[in-house]
Amino acid sequence: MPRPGKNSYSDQKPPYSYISLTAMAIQNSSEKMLPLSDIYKFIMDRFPYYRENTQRWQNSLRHNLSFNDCFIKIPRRPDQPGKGSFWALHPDCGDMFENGSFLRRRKRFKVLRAEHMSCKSSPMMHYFHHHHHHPGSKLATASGYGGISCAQPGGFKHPFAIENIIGRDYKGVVAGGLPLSSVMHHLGYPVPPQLSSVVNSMWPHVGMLSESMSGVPVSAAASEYAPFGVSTKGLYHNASGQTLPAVPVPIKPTPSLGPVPGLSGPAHLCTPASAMEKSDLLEASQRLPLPTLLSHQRQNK
DNA sequence: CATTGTTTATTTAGGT
DNA sequence: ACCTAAATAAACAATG
Repeated sequence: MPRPGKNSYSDQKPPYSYISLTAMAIQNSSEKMLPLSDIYKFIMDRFPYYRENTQRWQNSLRHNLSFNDCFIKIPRRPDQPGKGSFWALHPDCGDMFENGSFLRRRKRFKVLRAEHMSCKSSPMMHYFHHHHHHPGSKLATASGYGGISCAQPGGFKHPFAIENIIGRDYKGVVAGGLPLSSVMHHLGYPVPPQLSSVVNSMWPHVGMLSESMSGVPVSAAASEYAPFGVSTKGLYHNASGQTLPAVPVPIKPTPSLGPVPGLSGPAHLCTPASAMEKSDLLEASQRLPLPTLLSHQRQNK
């Protein structure tokens, strides 16, 4: 082993995209949501690589948060001091690591604007409809990943839960040559022996856990979760007495047939998500597929 | 005023 | 090689 003195494996860029890292951070939190600063902290705490050039990667991270529909903003409760909102994972973002790569998803998660989508039985969907509808809010309506959208109550799974990551195709996990299990391990998740070995050898630093996470023990969070894993203790009331969500959706409704059906299948009806991402579609409903302004350059290298 | 969010534009790189 | 997701840069608006 190289002397972990300074430069060694520890400052190599982790094989995770900002999306992965952010999702990890969020998923790791007890409430399944975190303020920006805590996401930063999470990442910096376990990946030395990100203790430098903060200006640069944090900008990118921020960009990712607002650009990707898989992240949703949850307003801060009046009694919770601090700046921005909390960030959580969109309930329907599904298993974004589906292909086993944490560097690149096969398809971007986009919320589609369909005021009258057919699915509304989901507990959270119901909750969404009930409460805010802010145009601009990514979770205003239905959504889908890779073209699929609606899910039926029945099988729920954590988008970034270990089961979804280590629990299936072994190949996937190793795909990026990653330390995932290491991360998971230190996040308090069980790690299959097979994986832990791969990991320990190269990412020992992922070790220090919690304590940085505002002192909240990673474990004791499951207590007040309802049947489907939805936290019930997140609701609050605002000044007008209206109930507002303060809680993210830790779980993801999965079509009974398994995770994200059709994801690996043929083309879907979903528009090829060209360059447009965010959801402004909310206003102008779904009209023409906006002029795709893709780069024309094919630079050199 | 520094942090947090949004948005546009361009470049890089993953995966097939 | 191609397609497109992800990274990077940069210009602001909002907000405490």
